[in-house]
Amino acid sequence: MTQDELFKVLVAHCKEYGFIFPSSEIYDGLAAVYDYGQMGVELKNNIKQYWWNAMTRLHENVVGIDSCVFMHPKTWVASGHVAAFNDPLIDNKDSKKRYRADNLIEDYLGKIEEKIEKEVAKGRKRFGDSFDEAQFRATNPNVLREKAKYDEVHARYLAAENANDLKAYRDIIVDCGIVCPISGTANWTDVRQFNLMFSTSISNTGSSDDKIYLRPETAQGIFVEYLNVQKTGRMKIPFGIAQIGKAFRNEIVARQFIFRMREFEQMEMEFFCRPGTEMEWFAAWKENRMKWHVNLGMGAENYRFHDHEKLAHYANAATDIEFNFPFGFKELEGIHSRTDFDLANHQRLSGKKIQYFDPETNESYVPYCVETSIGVDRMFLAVLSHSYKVEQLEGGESRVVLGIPAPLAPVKVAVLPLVNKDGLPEKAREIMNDLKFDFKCQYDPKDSIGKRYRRQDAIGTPFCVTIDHQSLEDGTVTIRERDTMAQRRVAAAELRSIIDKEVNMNNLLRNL
RNA sequence: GCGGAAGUAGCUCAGUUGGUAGAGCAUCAGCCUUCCAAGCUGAGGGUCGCGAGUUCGAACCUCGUCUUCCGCUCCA
Repeated sequence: MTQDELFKVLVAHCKEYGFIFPSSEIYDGLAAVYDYGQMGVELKNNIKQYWWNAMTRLHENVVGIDSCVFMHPKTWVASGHVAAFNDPLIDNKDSKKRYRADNLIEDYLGKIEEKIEKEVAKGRKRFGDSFDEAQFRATNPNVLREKAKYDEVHARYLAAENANDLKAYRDIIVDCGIVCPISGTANWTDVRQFNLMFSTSISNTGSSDDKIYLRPETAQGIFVEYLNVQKTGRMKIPFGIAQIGKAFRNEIVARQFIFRMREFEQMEMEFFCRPGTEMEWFAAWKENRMKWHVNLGMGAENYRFHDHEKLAHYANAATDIEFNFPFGFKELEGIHSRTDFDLANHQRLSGKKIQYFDPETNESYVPYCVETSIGVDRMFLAVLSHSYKVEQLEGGESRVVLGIPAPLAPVKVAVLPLVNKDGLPEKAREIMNDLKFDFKCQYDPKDSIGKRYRRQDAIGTPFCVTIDHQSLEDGTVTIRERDTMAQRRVAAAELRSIIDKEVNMNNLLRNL
């Protein structure tokens, strides 16, 4: 099975077994919105629990909050989202390729700069040791011509950017004769803007004056609550604030199943530290987060760091943890050094002093911040796509099994009476009633035992407990293990400890 | 959003040059009782993505629309 086929089969499996459904399917669905089903929600909750406990229990100096989707509109001015999430886009009608208009202009400016440097290099070669670079730049006609062109375009570009003038962008592109790198033509559409933030109105009249955004990231909720948490929690720097919550982005193209959805869930942690120490913490959290991933046992070779060369407007260092998805290595988590960008901007726009008095240095400062940000849905997809296996068994048979790490599995144990009579169902119920307080259990009396095992394999249940006639006599049962299919006979009284050893999330956390 | 492909039962798919829908699996009820699925009997489930148009007649032809997949783009 190719990776592409695997992905299709996985999507079908998710629907068939109640992990993920397309949203509003009875109304033909809604693009890039998916619902979690009865199995999916269990797996998703377990993933969130693993992260939440790792963050807030294993780090005494990391506390959690739960802030709202709705935030004051100024939040998104301070964060830069109002400006940065309004990309001006332009299409080439011949190649059908879409570009960011500002990127096209920047590339063009870059080329002029290259030309100037080439001229300077020529001059250096010609004059040798007597070369006066400053003089050359100020007098060489070729350099001056290019410099004048650069300055003119650059000025127009800045003006367009500041005024957010879409037509001005297009005029620059047309006037400079910028062509599409693919088609080589200047057959451009108008520049259009796509706001990636969803908006709604908080008034009852729907007036656009009361427009507010649905948060495009959860991080800002942490930044605006920074002071409250720091003061009421008596937090000392360095410390972190963690949050799990929904975020919304109106992606131009949202695809690849739950990899890129319009409504998605983030697990973010903002770690506040003394300015100048952020690179140490950046490195520390890189290592810490990678350890969290690898600890799940899905293979260290399936993860890699991808350092950003081009940094976002708020960062001075950034890396991704990429996972080997069926469609290749893609970003699963981002780790960013956000400097004091966010807090400083909130301080500026709100007029509230957001500073920390550091008793060790006797200084007040706006803390620097290192962020870890992982998509819950992407994590879900990583776990599921790694877990899905079609195994060939002896006798030419095959089975579909989800080898989900046991602590994350939606159902931990299935309780199965071998036959649906002779008092076996009653005994099975008795055992299940004992286990259900500790583990998510499923009872299934229907169909042959082999068929029931396969059903549990398909949803990744680590253990099946089968009650037979001997169970009634001596209180022993058969416990069958998902990955090896091995069975052994144990006392029913031992079940709790046997199962707990494998599925208890604390055992996972202890290895961190 | 642009270009390409697709949409028939919960799933995987048939469906002839246009003549008003089928299979396997799954589900449910009953029988059987067997530690690695697909025994027996019966039942339920689809206005063929949706809406128009052409036609005596549309799952099939035309147009629109929604959704999905692949590329461009963006990112958690």
